[in-house]
Amino acid sequence: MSNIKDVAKAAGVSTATVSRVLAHSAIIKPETRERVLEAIAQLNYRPNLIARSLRVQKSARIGLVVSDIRNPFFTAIGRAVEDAAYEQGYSVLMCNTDENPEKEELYLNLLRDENVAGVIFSPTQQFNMASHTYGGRMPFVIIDRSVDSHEADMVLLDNVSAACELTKHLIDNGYRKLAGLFGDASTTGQDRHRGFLQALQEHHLNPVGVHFVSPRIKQGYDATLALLEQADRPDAIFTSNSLLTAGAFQAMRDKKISVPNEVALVGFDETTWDALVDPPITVMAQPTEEIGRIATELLFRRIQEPTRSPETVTLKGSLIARGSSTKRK
Amino acid sequence: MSNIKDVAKAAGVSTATVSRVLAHSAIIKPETRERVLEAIAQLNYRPNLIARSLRVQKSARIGLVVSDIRNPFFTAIGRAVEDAAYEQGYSVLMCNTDENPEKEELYLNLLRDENVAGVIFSPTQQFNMASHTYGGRMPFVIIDRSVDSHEADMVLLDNVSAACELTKHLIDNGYRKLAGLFGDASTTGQDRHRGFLQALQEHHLNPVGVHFVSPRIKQGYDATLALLEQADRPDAIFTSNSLLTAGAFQAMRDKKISVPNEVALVGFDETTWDALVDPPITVMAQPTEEIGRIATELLFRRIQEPTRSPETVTLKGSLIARGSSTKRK
DNA sequence: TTGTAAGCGTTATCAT
DNA sequence: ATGATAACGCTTACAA
Repeated sequence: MSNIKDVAKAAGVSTATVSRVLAHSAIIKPETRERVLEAIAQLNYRPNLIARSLRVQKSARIGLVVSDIRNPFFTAIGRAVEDAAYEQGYSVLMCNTDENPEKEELYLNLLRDENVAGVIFSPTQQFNMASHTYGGRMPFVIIDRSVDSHEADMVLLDNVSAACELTKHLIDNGYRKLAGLFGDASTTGQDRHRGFLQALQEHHLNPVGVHFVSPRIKQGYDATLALLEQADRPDAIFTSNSLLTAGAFQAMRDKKISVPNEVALVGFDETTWDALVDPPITVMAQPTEEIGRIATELLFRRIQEPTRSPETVTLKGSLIARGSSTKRK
Repeated sequence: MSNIKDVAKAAGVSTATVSRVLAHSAIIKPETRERVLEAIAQLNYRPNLIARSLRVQKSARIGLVVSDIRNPFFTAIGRAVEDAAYEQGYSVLMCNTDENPEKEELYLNLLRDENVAGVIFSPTQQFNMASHTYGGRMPFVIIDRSVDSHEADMVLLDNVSAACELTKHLIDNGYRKLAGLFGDASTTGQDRHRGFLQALQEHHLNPVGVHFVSPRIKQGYDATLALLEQADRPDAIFTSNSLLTAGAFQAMRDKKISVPNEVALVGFDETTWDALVDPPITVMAQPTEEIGRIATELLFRRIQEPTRSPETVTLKGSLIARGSSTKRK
């Protein structure tokens, strides 16, 4: 690989001039520029981004830190982030924390050490913004889960309202004995739990079962089995993310529970499968593309203007009512 | 942020000594090491990886280049790659090409400019290894799609056999009028088409319909609609990836076709939804975790030993027979 | 308009 | 066992 010196030599100019041609940073005599461009083409020269990063003390990389990219919600966001980053010439480092604070810490450190320009970050529950030094060094945009700090931009769903609306949808459809499955790994599960309770209270109802579990299919399955076997069996199950929904659906199918006649089911996040199963599942869809895009834009804005006061964008979910929550006549 | 000079000063040693302590590269007097370690802790020093990269001319980053991380197959592989990379202290740059050769080229260039240690890569059909200069500069491991070159390690599925086996499964279950939907964006679709035809030939059958389409749900849906409307309607549909399967399934449901009694359906790749729908879908599962892990290991091996002769690992799929391909009595 | 040279934060060579 | 220093490839004052 040729470097800037080779180009300079070939074009009979200094490296500074080559750099200027590349950066369009100064006025260059057209014929000089021509010679440089030729040399670049000749040598198939490409600037070394690492060297540039070191020199200018910043990079065109951002980090994406989520619990697990396999969660369809994060998959969609990841893709949206990558698209938005690509448009600005940035690349994306993918980091999965598995809700493990140590892994999270390790990655955050790594990203800092890699001099990333910023991070889009869905923190574990244990994460405490204040106790970390990253803030000063790396711009952050928090997604999906709120943190108590006002030091970072955030892009969130209005989880309480969304859960409340989804719960009311069940109540409006005649269900009264509601149970809920919530992820125990994030503030999101808690917020949705709050919305769930709020809707019940407004109708003077009590939940017949609430489980906080690890947000995985297996746990959704097991918790649902437990709900189905309890004395006061629910007539509707609320799940706070798509993995729990899948587990719950599977459990009902295995137990030959008729959905929605015996037990209704609703969940969060749109996925490939929720409209394909029978009955199709009622979900509170999150605008994942928008979340990813806005988060990335916010990050770029902060990178350019590090001192602007942090902003929280709260988005609304949209209820997609389908067969799993409407009693068949 | 403090740098190595600060540490050196604080510990009363030279930067060289600090570097040595960090690298365990030489014997250091225990008390000196102690002082250095203390200074490091005191100043919360972390080595700048960009500077290190520049100096040693390599990095602990690898690129992952796929068409779309939202394809569950690539999602799973991405996660496996990230895990394997993490274990070795490497980070992963995620790149989506959308089957677009220009985007692919741009990313490959970017990765090279970023001095990545290597790339795990699912190439577009247009990609030509020979015409690229990356080979010399960046170790490659090709996944999912074969290229004609013997210059790179590859991790592939035995697509022809897998497709053949899946097709035979249909034939064994009494289906005779088979149609196939294949992705037009990769060699994989072609290979699976070959396997499909091979199985048919062995039973002296002809396909009643073959479509090469863009590997997306919508295209699977539309192509299936076309198949269902044609004069000689198939009694079984073979799909070459999970997005096409989803589209086909949806089309049959919308057209109220009874699966598998009227038309059977089989596909590739395990997903969350294929076992949840009714009937559950028979699929040829790919060992995605293994593919990702092996690809990453192969890449590390090549990074360490760039001259070893390239290796192709061919894995077998596993047939998961379910209701969508077994006529109900 | 262009060149010279310092410096980004490391590591590695060569001394001592 | 440790220190001085050049070098990695680039950008950017400052000079010319």
